[in-house]
Amino acid sequence: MNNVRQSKKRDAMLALLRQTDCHPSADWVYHRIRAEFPDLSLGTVYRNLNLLCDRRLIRRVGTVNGQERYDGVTEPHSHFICNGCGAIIDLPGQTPDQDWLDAAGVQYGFRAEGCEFIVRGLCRYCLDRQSDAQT
Amino acid sequence: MNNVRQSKKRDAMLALLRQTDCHPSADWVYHRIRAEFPDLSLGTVYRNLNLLCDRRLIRRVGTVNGQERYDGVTEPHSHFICNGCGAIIDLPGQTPDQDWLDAAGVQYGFRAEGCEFIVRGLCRYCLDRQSDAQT
DNA sequence: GTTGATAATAGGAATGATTACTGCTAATAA
DNA sequence: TTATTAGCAGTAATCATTCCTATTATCAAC
Repeated sequence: MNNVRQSKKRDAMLALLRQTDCHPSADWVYHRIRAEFPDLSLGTVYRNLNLLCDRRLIRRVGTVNGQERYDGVTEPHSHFICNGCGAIIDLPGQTPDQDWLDAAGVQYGFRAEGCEFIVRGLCRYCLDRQSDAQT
Repeated sequence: MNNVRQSKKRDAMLALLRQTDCHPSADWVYHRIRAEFPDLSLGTVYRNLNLLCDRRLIRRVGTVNGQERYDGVTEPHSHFICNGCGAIIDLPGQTPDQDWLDAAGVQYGFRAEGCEFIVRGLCRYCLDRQSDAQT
């Protein structure tokens, strides 16, 4: 017996998050999945996003303009977040391994469960738009 | 002429953020400053926190339980965030320098304005509380 | 010191993302 | 098949944050 049942909507959400590389918000997922399941409820999206996070099948990336963003790629990597348009871009590697986390935990008295490295700035699109506006 | 005038409440907010090491939320700042200025408005706290962030006198640390947290220490350092109680602890060093950010920006087509490294897990207090509950 | 321009503010309304609740439906074990 | 209960839609509630307006405080110029 497993206390989580199969759910077509949840499966579709996980598949969507694994396909895309745009690190969506709950609302983005809601509109996309609703194209396939017109009776989808926003509450279902939030509940399943939280459930998938609990089961480590997706990750929270951080809040951008007040909205949490999610990532279907669970392999360790970092992110760039654009302060202009909110776009999130994957950056490979660069996160410390568990040994480093364990050592830091011993030193400072905590148990690390994970870490994230985030660069912020302006993406190429927003840089172009900025220089256009100045002319 | 400067388009920012002196404000006793804003000065008190900045002094408070520089004194404390607890990385407060807007609400925490509101209650603390209101002890000194009983007519303080929560909107004023939010406006001044945003203004101080714009002027790089304080930093946003990230959202914990839906609340943004702020840091009056602007020297580069990292943070540990407790998933149990929301406590934030400073970790020295460990952020890449501007050269690294510039190189990554050239490679991926963005202009980096800053970066942050965040470790998440359980702090010593929450670890103790957890083991107490199991006995 | 007075005055004029305008930044700063209080107080409260509005916004918007997220969560909680309720009755119903459907997946699954027995 | 049938009982159990996870999953769900729809909606109300929550709550951090922002917006709005009339008023007050700051400060440069006189």
